[in-house]
Amino acid sequence: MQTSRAIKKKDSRHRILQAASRRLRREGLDSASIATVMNDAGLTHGTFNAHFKNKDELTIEAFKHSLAQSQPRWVKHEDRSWQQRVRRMAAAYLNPTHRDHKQDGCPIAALASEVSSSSAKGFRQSYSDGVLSTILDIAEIGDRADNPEKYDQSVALLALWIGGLNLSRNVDDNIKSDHILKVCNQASARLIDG
Amino acid sequence: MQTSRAIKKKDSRHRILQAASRRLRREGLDSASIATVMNDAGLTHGTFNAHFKNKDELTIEAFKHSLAQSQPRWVKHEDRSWQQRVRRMAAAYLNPTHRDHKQDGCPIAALASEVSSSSAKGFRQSYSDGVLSTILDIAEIGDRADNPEKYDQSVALLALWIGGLNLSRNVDDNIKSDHILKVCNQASARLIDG
DNA sequence: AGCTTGATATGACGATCATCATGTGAAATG
DNA sequence: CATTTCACATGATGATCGTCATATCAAGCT
Repeated sequence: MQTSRAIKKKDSRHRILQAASRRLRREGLDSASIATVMNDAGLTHGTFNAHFKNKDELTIEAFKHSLAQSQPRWVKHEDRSWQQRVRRMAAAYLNPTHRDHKQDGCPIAALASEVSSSSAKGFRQSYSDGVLSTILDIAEIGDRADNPEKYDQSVALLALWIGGLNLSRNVDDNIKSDHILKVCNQASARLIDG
Repeated sequence: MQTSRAIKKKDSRHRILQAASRRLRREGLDSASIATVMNDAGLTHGTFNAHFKNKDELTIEAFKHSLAQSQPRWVKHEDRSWQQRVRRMAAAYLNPTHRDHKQDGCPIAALASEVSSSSAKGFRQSYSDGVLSTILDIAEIGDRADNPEKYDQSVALLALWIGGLNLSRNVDDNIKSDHILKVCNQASARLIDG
């Protein structure tokens, strides 16, 4: 049975994960303090240990949470052809709205350059798993062997998208930043059509 | 005149910048402490303020230092054609050695996802300048107007390279990581040849 | 030689942070 | 209704860090 206490705790955990995953993407792997996250979740810092073993565990769980939450938004869709589907994904990914809302966007892009220096034990493994499963999701296959050509195309596309999105986020000129997104979209189309 | 004291100080500053730029790329924007950097440079932490106003200034100077140091290694070369030149650059960039030596490699890739959350005042501007000048260096032009097509190709290439390098750095499987580099190299060739 | 300058060292201060021990009040149990 | 349980709050502790005031000691100058 779910007692009202258990429900409350589950809800608190969910609010902590939600807050942490947004802080994680916006501020990076170590910047967000536990006190800040707990405050975002409407709790005090001391209760943290009742929900997570330590900060490393929270970081990993928050990453998985954000991946599960953001991926369906641009991966899962029905389209007439794979080419068409991937073209739509590129447009959704390389997009000013996505660029301007890092904290709600793709965590793979948001943490792309921080993973290798993460102090969180086990985080690299989770990120790696996320990358590989995202590639397969883009290709719409279960394993590279199912369609090596599509797999390879998906790898290049994900690389282009992550790089393009980050470049556009870090260029201090809106016109040039928009232009980067546009150009990477066109390059995506060229890679897709072969 | 350069007194021996002035020479000594300049040398110390250079050693601090060298140490800081490597720590910056390996550990990220805020992780490396001043004490650690000064220790790397063979000095004690208290002397830091004699060389730099504060940590933000060091971060910016270290970034510029690393950009000036790493860019020529893969940008400047004489080749028969632009296509050939860029293909060689891709091979040098999307490379296991570059992947495995983040602290000595391209700072644009090393910090790609951390810039937007940097607390260092002015850092974003320096990074943005670095990105735009790198694009022009790849295209071998002084301004986008000189050759818009080459400029746009260079944008897409840089995005692909940065994304591919970071993906390969964060995948926990050497074979798959090598494969990512190879695939992105091939995609570069496709983008170059049109 | 005596004095000044400046590069570096020592040590302290306040702030921030993760973690943990203990307290509290309300829900669950019988 | 009395007792137990548990989600959460309060507050302490120790570690780390940026910054800065002060000390040292050798190089340069008169």
